[in-house]
Amino acid sequence: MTKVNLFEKDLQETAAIFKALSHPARLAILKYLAETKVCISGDISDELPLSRTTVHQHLKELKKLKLIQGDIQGVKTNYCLNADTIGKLKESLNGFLSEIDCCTNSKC
Amino acid sequence: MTKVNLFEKDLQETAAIFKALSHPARLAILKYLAETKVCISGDISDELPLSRTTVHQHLKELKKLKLIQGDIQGVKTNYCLNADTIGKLKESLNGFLSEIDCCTNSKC
DNA sequence: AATTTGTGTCGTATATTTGCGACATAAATT
DNA sequence: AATTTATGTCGCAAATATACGACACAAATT
Repeated sequence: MTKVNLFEKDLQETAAIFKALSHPARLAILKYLAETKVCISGDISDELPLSRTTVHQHLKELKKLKLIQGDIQGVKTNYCLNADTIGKLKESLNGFLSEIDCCTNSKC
Repeated sequence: MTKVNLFEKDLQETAAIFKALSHPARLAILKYLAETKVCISGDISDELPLSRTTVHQHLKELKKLKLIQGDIQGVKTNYCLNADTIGKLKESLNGFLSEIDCCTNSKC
């Protein structure tokens, strides 16, 4: 049913990045990880007003896009940002944003 | 059911912007409008692999966030980017992106 | 060896998004 | 005046996203 795949690959990828960032919980996770550098899964769900299960789901989505990565250490799992992907993300977004640079004012 | 409102206003707003940009159709619309400066509604749906109704819905969503604006001209409606809002959007996004600037490499 | 701790997985409920056809309507054209 | 054009609105179906409790399980602790 979804017709997302009928659009240019370029746009699909950019949209997918935007989508990953379209929920405040996921933004909060990224921000928190940027601060703490590394932390275990439980610390994140303590930080957010959501159940552990829901936070886990959001983590999974961020991991799917490789924006973060998890390192299983015994019973705990350390999460951290993936600097590489975050870098690429910024490039993509800046690329798109410059494409819609409406240098002039509104025309209608 | 949604718990979006339990997060900082700041994050909510940024997430809302990302959400508006999370579908390739909406990105395509913005890109197209950036090129043509102004065009009528029908031109946009001709351009996209979606029905007129669906395109109209996406236009409505972009209009809700004031990223675009429509000017009814008789039987036609001219759409164009809202330079003001697009400018603010870039500020917000760059603001957030700088917050997750992981200067160093992955830590786990 | 039994219990606790920290995560992960599954199933489920509800809400939202995506997509469309059918209909409505007002302006332009014939 | 009748028809065509361009857009908007409504209601519906299917897919996805959001949120959680219950359960599973391995490692650490007691």
